[in-house]
Amino acid sequence: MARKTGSHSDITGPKIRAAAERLFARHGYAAVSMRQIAAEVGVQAGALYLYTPDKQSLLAGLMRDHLEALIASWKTQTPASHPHDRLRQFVRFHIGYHIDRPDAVFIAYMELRNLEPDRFAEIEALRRSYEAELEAILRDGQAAGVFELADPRLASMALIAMLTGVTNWYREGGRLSRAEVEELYADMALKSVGRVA
Amino acid sequence: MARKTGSHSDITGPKIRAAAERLFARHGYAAVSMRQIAAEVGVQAGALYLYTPDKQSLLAGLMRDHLEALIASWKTQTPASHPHDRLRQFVRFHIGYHIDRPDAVFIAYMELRNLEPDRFAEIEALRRSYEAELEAILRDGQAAGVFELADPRLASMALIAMLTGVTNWYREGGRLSRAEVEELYADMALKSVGRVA
DNA sequence: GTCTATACCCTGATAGAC
DNA sequence: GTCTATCAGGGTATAGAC
Repeated sequence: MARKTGSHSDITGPKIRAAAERLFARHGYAAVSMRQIAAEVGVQAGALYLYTPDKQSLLAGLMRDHLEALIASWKTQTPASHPHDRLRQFVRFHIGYHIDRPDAVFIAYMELRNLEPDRFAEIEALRRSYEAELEAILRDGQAAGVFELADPRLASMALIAMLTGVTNWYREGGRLSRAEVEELYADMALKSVGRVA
Repeated sequence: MARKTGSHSDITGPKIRAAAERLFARHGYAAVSMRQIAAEVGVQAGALYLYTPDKQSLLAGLMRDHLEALIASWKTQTPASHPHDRLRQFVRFHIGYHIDRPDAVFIAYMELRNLEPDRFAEIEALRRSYEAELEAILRDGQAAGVFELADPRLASMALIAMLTGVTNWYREGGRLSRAEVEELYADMALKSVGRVA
């Protein structure tokens, strides 16, 4: 028989983060209580504080982990050489990665306002550094004369918003497959920064 | 001298909605207490219940008013006849309207999860009916052979997300003027649904 | 490592005086 | 129309037993 109490620090920690991620995404950080998270995990509320100093650190940890993994994952991609291909690669990557992690994405973008200034600045910096990757692609393409851009910074903000929006409506097993969605967004993105006909 | 207490129902109601809108947008619905709203308005918490039956109705009212005004305002526009111009008109309208009301926009998009099923369905229907306006423009343009669209529904979702994202970064008095932002987004939107060069 | 118990505060909402 | 006072419940976080 399994012991009722015992050492589970290696699995309880991840379970807490997983439960918090799901609940925060579903109901919002402020609307979720530590008691709810604990109930989801199957421990008492007090036990959570063995794994996080407080509720906000739990949130900030989720955001940081997500953004760091996102950036690290992007950096493992072998860069396509042509700006056109590079942008298509970014779109595919961004959509694919985000479609698989809708909860983490939602939290990282929407719960920033629940962070105190220091933590906010830290998370915001990570987000900016990811967005800078896209902006660099656009600037390179512009310098190479492949893209026609009045303002690369604005274009990168516009594209990021467009791409991330896919998590608002995409459902596994829906009308369009993942690959189809990736290609359609890539087509729109490429056209939006291309030369006028 | 002004009376300390008296009849103010004509101004207190709007003040409550304005305070709630600002606070909900800034901190999130769940994180804001009725006492905070009351303090902002300058009344006691109990007085709020003369104007709303409960906290959630206050939220739903803000969302409904915003979306109904948005749709009504769009319908006052004289439709441009050419799909090209019509899309540009929509982009200008959408960005202009949203830039002026960042709080209402944020709430209407982000606090849906705090609504109970009935209210959620009502608000969601309003949002869909607005999105359908864009989708209709895209379909018309596709039928006229002006736009090249693999999937009008996906394209409308992509464009709405792109356009609405402007509220995340635009600041009055920033590097780009309103008119510039509207034009740059319109250019990108038009190119994204245009024929390939 | 987890539990029970609890401190202390804030929540939404209501009742009744003025 | 607004106030004060209040209720019952739930919030985060901690203390100390096991």
